Amino acid sequence: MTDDDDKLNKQGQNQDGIWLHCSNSAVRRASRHLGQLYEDAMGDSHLKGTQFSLISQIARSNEPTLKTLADAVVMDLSALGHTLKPLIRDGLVELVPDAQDRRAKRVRLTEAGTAIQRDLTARWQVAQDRFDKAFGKERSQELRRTLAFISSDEFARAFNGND
Amino acid sequence: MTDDDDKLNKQGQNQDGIWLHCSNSAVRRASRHLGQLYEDAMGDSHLKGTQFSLISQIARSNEPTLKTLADAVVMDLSALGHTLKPLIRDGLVELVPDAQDRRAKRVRLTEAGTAIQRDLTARWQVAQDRFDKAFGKERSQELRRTLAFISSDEFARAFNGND
DNA sequence: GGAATTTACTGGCATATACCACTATATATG
DNA sequence: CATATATAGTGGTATATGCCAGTAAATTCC
Repeated sequence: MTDDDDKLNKQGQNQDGIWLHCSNSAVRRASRHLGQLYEDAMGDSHLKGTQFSLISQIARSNEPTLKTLADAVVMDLSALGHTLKPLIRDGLVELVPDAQDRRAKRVRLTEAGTAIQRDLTARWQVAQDRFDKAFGKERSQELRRTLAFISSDEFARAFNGND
Repeated sequence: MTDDDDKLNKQGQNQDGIWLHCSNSAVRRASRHLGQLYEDAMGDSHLKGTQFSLISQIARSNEPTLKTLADAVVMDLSALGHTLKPLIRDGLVELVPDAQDRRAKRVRLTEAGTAIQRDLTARWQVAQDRFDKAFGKERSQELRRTLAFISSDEFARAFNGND
């Protein structure tokens, strides 16, 4: 084993990389890894982790409009529209026009969507428990709070120097 | 302002959401936000943040094979191949067959790619400096280390209970 | 009240990213 | 050495996600 090899495993995964210098890369890289770990832990479920997250957020919300939901999950409005398409096609989600504002559409889970969300929640909890165990329960909650801060408008203002 | 409104801004962004309970959602949500903030901070550059990260990692590596690079950035091998296509098409990256292992291809920046990577680094540093300022320099480094841990094989083993 | 502006959503296009099946090559095994 | 197996990449398909241009409806401003 050479000196160089000291710093990396056979995949080079621990080598000094851009992710140790760029917070953006670091977060994306972690999201890829977590995506895989959660996906595997939840087992074959017909739904991707992202889709489960989305219907879970819809379930927690009070028939949000597309715009409100997009802001909540920090997603581009049109990206949200695209992402919802497979869920609508498969009958888990429906869009209903808002009674007051005819521009707006409200996002709602169908009965099937509600049922699937409920069923998958148990499997998601398994994955989340594994994360908490591996990372530490306290630390895990603290990390989520930190990430929520990074995802906030307040952070965007600080980042852009508009204090 | 009602009681309910206390917990959310007009976008509902601070409302209790799945991201406060699911580490996977939390990381993905943060990656979407940081993607936007870095992208904006770096200005119009013909390259996406992800593409800059990738060529920066290639620049840091010693002509890695696709597999080695995929492992380093924690990306599926085929996903990496797809992601590289626009960069190859635009002449920033080239794949050269490995001399020893005829299955393997090594990833290399072209002169144009090297030049662009160098030029964009200054703009990336602006974005990273803003992040460090808004988040705290020490805390920022600590976060990147934490995310690197979450992205590691060691964490995957702990997550999967294979200690 | 009507024009100008803002807001909500849609559709098209491009990149990001994963899984699967398939091919080619290398390595291990009897 | 011949075969079995493991490894590296490719191409197809599907979802994820963002930007831009366009439409429609609400709001603002004379």
